[in-house]
Amino acid sequence: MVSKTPDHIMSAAIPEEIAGLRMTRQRQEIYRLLIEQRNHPTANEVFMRAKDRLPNISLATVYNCLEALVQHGIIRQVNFERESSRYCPNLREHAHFHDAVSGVIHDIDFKPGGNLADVLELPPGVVIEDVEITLRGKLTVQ
Amino acid sequence: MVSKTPDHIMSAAIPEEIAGLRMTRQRQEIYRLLIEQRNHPTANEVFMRAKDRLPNISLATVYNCLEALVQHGIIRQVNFERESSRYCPNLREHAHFHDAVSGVIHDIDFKPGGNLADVLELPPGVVIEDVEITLRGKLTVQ
DNA sequence: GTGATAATTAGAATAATTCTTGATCTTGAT
DNA sequence: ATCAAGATCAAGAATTATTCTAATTATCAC
Repeated sequence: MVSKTPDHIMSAAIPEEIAGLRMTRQRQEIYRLLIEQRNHPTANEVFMRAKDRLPNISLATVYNCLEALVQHGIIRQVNFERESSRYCPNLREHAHFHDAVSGVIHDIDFKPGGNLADVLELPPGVVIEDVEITLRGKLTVQ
Repeated sequence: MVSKTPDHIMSAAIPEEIAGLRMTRQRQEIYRLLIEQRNHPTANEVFMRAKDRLPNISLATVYNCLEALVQHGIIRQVNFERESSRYCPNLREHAHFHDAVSGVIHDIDFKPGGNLADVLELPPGVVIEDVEITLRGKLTVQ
């Protein structure tokens, strides 16, 4: 199997460009890290993990990279209350369930055919560009 | 009509205690101000308005009062992205629509009988304690 | 009124994020 | 390969919303 990935990068193949964004080493590592551990880390958590592979990376660069990835629609920025922003590579439209006990954040998909307009009294003329749904509660069973 | 409201307070009658919270002068003014102008102000906007009637009030007090009102379920704290928190006295369960053009935030009621579980793929065992829905978009007509 | 408790105030402290500036890396033309 | 232009990165300063601290003031129960 022939690959264009340079020898010194043995990670999962991340293309050199995504959605028009040049995937530099730093952006690649951050993106891969988000894909591998999908637990909605904060910028600082990303920073700490990224240092394993990029010891010289700075927090500013992590913020820069995350913002570039968000701006190009490659990952999503997720905010709960006024806590630190978290980042997630799940691009499907989805909600978030925040388990108050464990602190874990779960992605919740929409039901096929599910439509918010069935649930909300939307005034006429609104064109919705973005939806953000956050549920907070407990996971009783399991 | 007999009222227990002291003479020096000619504002709309706000009781001296709500939900177990002693309604001090500052808390009263802040609560009344939120009810009168329901445009989801930030703490700083509340601060500026409050100074009309309470020239010596401090921003710290505004934060203290808002938190006390929120803690006692008298008002709600609303967060959009990582912007400053906003405050709203609407206690009905509702969503928010943020008009990207005007910047105005509209309250959106749930349809009677509307249930989020009809729209979301909720895993079994989740007990939802709080829901936060934010829509962003444009108001075309009207 | 007196003492205990709670609320208010002003300013300092905190924390997440953004900004600034200079260094470094890429890319494309030569 | 070399150079210039532009993009990206890094380090630390700056910003901003919010919280904390300590001192003062108001309120409540007696």
